[in-house]
Parts: sequence; C-alpha cells; structure tokens
Amino acid sequence: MGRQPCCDKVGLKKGPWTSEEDKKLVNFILTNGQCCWRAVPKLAGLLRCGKSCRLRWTNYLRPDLKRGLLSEYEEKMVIDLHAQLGNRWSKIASHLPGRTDNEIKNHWNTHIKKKLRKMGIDPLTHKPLPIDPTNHQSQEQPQPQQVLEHHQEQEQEQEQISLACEMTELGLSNTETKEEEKSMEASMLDLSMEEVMINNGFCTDEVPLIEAHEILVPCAPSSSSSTSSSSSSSYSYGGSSNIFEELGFPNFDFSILDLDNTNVNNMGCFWDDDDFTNLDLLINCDSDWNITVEPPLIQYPR
DNA sequence: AATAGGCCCAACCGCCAGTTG
DNA sequence: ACAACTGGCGGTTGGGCCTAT
Repeated sequence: MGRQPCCDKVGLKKGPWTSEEDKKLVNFILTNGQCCWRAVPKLAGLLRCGKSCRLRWTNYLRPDLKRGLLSEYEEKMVIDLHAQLGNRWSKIASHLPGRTDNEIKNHWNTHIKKKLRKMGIDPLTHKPLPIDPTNHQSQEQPQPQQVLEHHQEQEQEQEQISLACEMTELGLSNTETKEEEKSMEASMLDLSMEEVMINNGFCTDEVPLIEAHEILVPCAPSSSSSTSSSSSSSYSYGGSSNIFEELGFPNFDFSILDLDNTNVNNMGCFWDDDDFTNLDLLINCDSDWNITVEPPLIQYPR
C-alpha cells in the first residue's frame, strides 16, 4: 500500500497566504496551541494542507521570529556552522534564535554563497577555490596571495565565531545591537588561548543544542531593522519585528513572560495554563479581528 | 515610460525518521 | 515486525519586486 498524501488535496488552496488566513491560523494557535497539524486547517476553518499551516506558522507567523536580514554577526555564525554541519539548515537555525531554517537557507543561497565565491572561497567546502588557469587575470578571481590572506582572516574569524557559538549554547546570544556585538567580540578576544585552542576542535554535534528556555526573546523591536536595512523586503509583512502588529493584533510584549522562570520556554510556556491570562489580555482587547476566545480545547504537550 | 533580466523569498514538493497501534 | 501516519527537513520553484537599459 502506497503512502498517502499528507492531506486530502482536493479543494485545498495553495499559494501565498492572505492576511485573513494568517489571522485564522494565528487565532487558532493562540487559542488552542500547536496541536496535530493535520487537524489544524479543519479546526481553524482553513482550506489549507496541515503541512502548509505548519510551515506558515514556523517560518512566518511564530511570534518569536526575528525579521529582516541577518546581521553580520549572524552571517558569520551561519558560515561557521555551515562549515561544520553542511546543509543541515535546521541544525544551523537552532543556533540562531529567532531564525528559521528556511530563512537561513535562503540567505545562504542568495547572499552568502555569492559572497564567499567572490572572496575566492568554495561555499561547499569552505576552502579556497581552485584558481582557473584560463582566467587568472580575472578581476573577480582573487590572486592566490589574496586568497591565502583571506583564508587566514577567515580562520581567525572562525576561532572567534566558534567561541560565539559556544556562548550561544550558553544562552548568551541574541545580541541586538552593534555595541553588544562589539563588546561580545571584545570579550571573546579576552578569552585565553587555551580556550581558543579548545574551540578549534569545536563540533556543534557534540554539544547540546540551545534549549528553548535559553532563548531570550527580544521585547523591543529588533535592531535587526537597522541591519536589515534599506533593502529590506517589501513583501507583505517584511521588515516587521512583530507579525502580530502587522496582522492587527495588539503589540505583544514578550516581557510579560517571566524569562527568569525556569518553566518558561519560548513558545512552550506560552501555552501553559497560567499564561492564558496573558493571552486573554492579548486576545480580548479591541481589534477589528473580533477574536473570541473560547477555553482551550485541549492542551497538547509539546 | 517601458521592459527585460536578475534577485529574493515564501511556499511547495518529495523524502526520511520517528511514533503509534 | 509491520503498516499507517505525522512531523520535520532540504531542495526547488514561481512570482513579485528591483534595477539597468
């Protein structure tokens, strides 16, 4: 017997999500939590495949997502992690709080790959590209000495980044400002050579991934907007630090969550019974969404 | 102003691993 | 052990936006 499709595709909508659909999905998940995705579209009144709902939520609607381009610091981390993990985007994303695998994959394919090639580095192997003898005069192609120098720079950077990765593991990531990044780099440089040596053999597979409760969710609009820039996307909700705001939900301040509480973990705690008081605050307030909150149907363990 | 081409990213597809009965 | 099923992952693509001509 063959594998069944993930959902009954007849009559299902495909393509870009409308804000109305987003509202329905967000409303449903805020009310009921993340449950069996297969059931979500039916229960939420969406003509979508469950998989599509899950993707939309995880890649776009999740309130803990950072928006905007990756900062230089994040980019370095991605490069370093890619060198160690390869195209395991979800693993890489797990080291960058607020970033999705899809986002990182896209950024890699559109920006970083090109950047590395331009610098004479093979994005697949992270080693200097072989010099094309037929094109050695090319301006694009760096001279061997340049490549070597750059590679040395890269190695130095990677040492720093490895340390940064470790700090991320410790929950010290999520620097929001250039100043913080700089001070972090500075403090990284203060670490002993011994630590640096240890980190040369750093392997992310050998260390636990960052736990959800270790992720500090920014309350204020992310400064990523500053890094994200001018060229920030003009897509429907692009550039916003808060999708709820964009969708017409009142601004959701994550500071209402007690981040020091060990029970608190990113979204997990979000759905705890105690936090529905906060959700009430969020959902019951005036908005043209006319959201009516019913008691959570089922609390699904995550 | 028109348009062709490139860029970017949200979303889809197909496969795989894990879970359940 | 096996089939059925779900969730998750990585690769790919379609279409809107941007820019150069």
